[in-house]
Amino acid sequence: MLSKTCEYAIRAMIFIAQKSTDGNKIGIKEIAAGIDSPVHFIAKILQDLSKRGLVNSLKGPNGGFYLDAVNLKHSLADIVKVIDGDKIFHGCGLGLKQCSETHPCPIHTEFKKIRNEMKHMLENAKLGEFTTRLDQELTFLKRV
Amino acid sequence: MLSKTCEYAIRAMIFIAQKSTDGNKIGIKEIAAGIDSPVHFIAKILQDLSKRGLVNSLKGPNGGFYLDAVNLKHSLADIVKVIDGDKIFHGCGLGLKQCSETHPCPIHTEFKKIRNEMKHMLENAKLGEFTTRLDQELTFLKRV
DNA sequence: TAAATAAAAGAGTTTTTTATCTTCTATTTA
DNA sequence: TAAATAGAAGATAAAAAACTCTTTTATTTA
Repeated sequence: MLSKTCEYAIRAMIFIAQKSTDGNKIGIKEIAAGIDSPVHFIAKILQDLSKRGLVNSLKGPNGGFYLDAVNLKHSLADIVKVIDGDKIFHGCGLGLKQCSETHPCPIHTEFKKIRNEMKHMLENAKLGEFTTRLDQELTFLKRV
Repeated sequence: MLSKTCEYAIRAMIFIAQKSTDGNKIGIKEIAAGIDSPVHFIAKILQDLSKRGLVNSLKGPNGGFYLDAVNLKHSLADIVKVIDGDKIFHGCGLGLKQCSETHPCPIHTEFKKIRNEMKHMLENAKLGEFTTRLDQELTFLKRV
């Protein structure tokens, strides 16, 4: 569905959203521990997201990653687009390069419906929205 | 979403369903050409499906692959399960190994809904159903 | 301003997926 | 029954994805 890279990315971003309230920054090691991911790998991923401006960071002592007001409003779809591209939103369910209303694969219509629901779900899920339920431990970003 | 292997598998099986009417068998080369896939790769895939009994085959001159009445009633979900396993039907959207009602990831409920629709869609799509529309060239299994 | 801290960058490795090639075995039909 | 046909099997290779390691650069604070 989503690549593993993208799963890590979303979990990391939600984690940063949760932990970087009121000016706090969060280090890469804490992020890796908090979402159960390889340190160096999630570092790479956040570098990409940082280059694209989706996450803020500051070097030096007490530095780390955080999300400003603008970035807190970004959706999960924004992250998916940066990491996995938009194949999941527009690609054919049977992998045809050419698949459209006028040249549809056998499951075009049914698949499109599901793809669109996925799209809307991810577009409506904003990073800032998950914090409360995580704090209450009603939802989780890793095993234990 | 689905692996490339699985996309090829589904396209091949629908193609075989279409071409193997009234006792006809269809050779591996024709299948590869008909769905635009690497010959040796689709051969491998069909061998797997054949071992699992999802597709019938006959060696020798005029041999090839075909689907008997039972196999024509199989769903796309049956193929997906054999090739990709059931991760797409039950896996967590954010890749958590442990994700359930009692220990949900932040998008558990929303994702589950979409996953289930996908499941039902694939379960309800039977191989025998696609033939007519393909014959009429209302749907396609490859580019041109 | 030097030392410490933390991210950025880039090269390299491993694993998985996708694809290819060659040989073998079964079946049919002339 | 020999030749032709066609799938089965297994080894190999290429490409992509996932993951690791090392060095560099920026920033802070004591």
